[in-house]
Amino acid sequence: MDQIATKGFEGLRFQEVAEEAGINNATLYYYFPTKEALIQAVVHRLTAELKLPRARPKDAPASARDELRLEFAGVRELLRTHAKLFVILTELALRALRDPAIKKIGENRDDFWRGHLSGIIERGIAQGVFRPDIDVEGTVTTVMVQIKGIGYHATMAKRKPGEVDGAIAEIAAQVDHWLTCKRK
Amino acid sequence: MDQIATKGFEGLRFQEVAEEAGINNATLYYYFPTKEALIQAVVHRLTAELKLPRARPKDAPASARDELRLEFAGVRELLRTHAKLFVILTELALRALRDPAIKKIGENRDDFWRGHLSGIIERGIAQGVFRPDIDVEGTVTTVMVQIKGIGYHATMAKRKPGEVDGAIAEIAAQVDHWLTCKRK
Amino acid sequence: MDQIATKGFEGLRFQEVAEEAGINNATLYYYFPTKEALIQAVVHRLTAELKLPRARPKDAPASARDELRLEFAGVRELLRTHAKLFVILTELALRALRDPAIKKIGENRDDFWRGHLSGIIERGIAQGVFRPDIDVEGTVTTVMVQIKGIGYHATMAKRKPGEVDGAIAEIAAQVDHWLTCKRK
Amino acid sequence: MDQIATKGFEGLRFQEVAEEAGINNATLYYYFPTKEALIQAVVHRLTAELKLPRARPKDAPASARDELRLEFAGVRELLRTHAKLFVILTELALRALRDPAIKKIGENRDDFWRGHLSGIIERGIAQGVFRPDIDVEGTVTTVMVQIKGIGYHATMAKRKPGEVDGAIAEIAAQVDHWLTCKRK
DNA sequence: GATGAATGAGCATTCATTCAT
DNA sequence: AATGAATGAATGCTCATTCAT
Repeated sequence: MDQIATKGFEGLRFQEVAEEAGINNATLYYYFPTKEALIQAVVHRLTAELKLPRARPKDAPASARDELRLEFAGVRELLRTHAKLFVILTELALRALRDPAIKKIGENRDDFWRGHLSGIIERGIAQGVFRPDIDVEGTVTTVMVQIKGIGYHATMAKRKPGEVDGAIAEIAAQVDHWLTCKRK
Repeated sequence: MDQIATKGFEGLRFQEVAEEAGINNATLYYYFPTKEALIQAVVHRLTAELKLPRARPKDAPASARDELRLEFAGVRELLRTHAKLFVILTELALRALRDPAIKKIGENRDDFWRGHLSGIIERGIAQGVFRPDIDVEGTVTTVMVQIKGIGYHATMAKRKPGEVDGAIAEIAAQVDHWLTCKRK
Repeated sequence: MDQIATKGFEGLRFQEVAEEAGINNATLYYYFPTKEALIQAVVHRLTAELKLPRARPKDAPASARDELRLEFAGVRELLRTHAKLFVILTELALRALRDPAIKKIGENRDDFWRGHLSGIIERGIAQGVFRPDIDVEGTVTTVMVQIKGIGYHATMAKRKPGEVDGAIAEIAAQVDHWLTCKRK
Repeated sequence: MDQIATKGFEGLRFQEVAEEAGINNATLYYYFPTKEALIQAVVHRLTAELKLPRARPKDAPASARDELRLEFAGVRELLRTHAKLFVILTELALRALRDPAIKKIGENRDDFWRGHLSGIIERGIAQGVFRPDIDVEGTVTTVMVQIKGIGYHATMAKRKPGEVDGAIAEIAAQVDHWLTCKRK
């Protein structure tokens, strides 16, 4: 993952991975019969890592509103601790365009996330903290799009200090406002 | 640009570009002394293309609110007509992490865009259509993040028909609501 | 060395060296990571070969005069057995003009040789077989120049049979005469 | 000639010659239909230049001894004024090994020179200033070898200031001594 | 399990040379 | 007489992959 984040898939060299692992070229082939297989393994590892419940308070959050806030906070945290993850995710997104296997995995990852967010929104509606007239699926897509935008911008654009945190806060507030605000 | 969008920078072959152009390998070198130079040229072309005023009504939009709406409509249009552009932009974003020249160009592109959006927001405040207490810079960043997210998601994720248009509409509405809604 | 002697540095092809060695192009790269490295290796090998004590009688020669004679005899012998060496040395001399690494090695080779010859001359003076008023350093240079001329001419000019041997004999005699002849 | 002396035949580029001449690639081809033809032209020019009678006193030298001295002085002068010539000559000597056309020209050059030196030696014997028992042809070869050695060493070895002039003087003296000294 | 050595296919780049104008 | 454009044939080098031990 280090190599990919640093040099991209374009720059990933089987040889260098072996060297970094302190083993021989051929030994790495003993475990991963192909460069492709190696990449697949990295992708699975990354997917698993993303599904890990991130730093959650032990007891479930009081409301769906808090849950949603936590979602954004989680991204902020992940950006702070594992910025490279987002780079790799973008590399994967591009690779998925040409590699069906990668595409499949990415879609599964999105589906999983989508389900997770749907749950929150639905719970919010049930709890009465979110407007009842919300289009759940559309809202989930919107949130995903926004969070993807955050990760994309945060890892790959010139930024002033605090800019990203500001944007996260503003988007979170916007979404919160949008979902809770009474509309005419 | 076709080659890059189809195969990525990773898969860009000088030879193939020449073939696609119907000229000899060496002839392409006559015009671009280096693969790098070829890429640079593509990047400049793309940047120029992005700065083109996109399908604007002849007379300036009535209000900044409309201008902002047009901004989102522009993205929707661009996604429809030049989806590949977004793929290349993402390729470039990654490449910028390792290539300072590409980075510089990307930053200039962002600065240009930022200025454009700032103008809209400021005009809106002056016109009284947007809340006066808006943090212009922060809002601009937010909009950029959101639009980046739209492009990223739209070109590189599994989508149901209409999903992207829906998300664009919802985000546009959210932002509009956020900027115009009286807050307590 | 064969390839260099036959086709010169100009005509040295990594590929052909591999073929001549009966191995694959890439295999040769496994051992010499660069064409340059290959050349360096040849140069070191050649330098080592030149430093080998050439066909010496087991017991040290009776006098410095004999040693000096042996020096010329050695060149004659080397010309007979390893004529290619002189071609390569000339190639190297030219290359040294543009390649500092080669230059350095050549200078070391000359320094080593110079020391060797100095020893002979000084011993001759001490033994009383050479004139005591000899400028050692100057004489050494002269001998080197002459031997270089022999190698240069012998390998790269039209010659009649025996011409080179004749010239070697005459120069050896000249030098001997010069160093031993009482002068007014 | 500049290009050859600077970068060698190995580094001679048709293109660069054209650029240095301030004309177009194709224009140079208009005059020299081939790189080979260009080189041939250089060689002829150089040969002509070498045959030019070098700075001679208007009246013929008093004796063959002086003539021979002048021969060495001429080399010293040429080294001072046209050192590059010797580099090119060495390049040519190597190229002659593979290129019969170059070889032929080189041999003609040597024959011309040989005739010139023979004349001097024979005149010296006739004048009674040189020993009558000299082997003319052998002596000429010896002198040529020595002068070639001087040029070779002077242009392509590390040298202390004055070293070359010293060696020229010593060799000239040696030869003079050898040709004039009464022998037992 | 592990490794040094080997290899084929490919790729960016160079350069002498030619062509059309 | 001159030139911009075009081209084929290398050439050094890389890299995923395989093989023998």
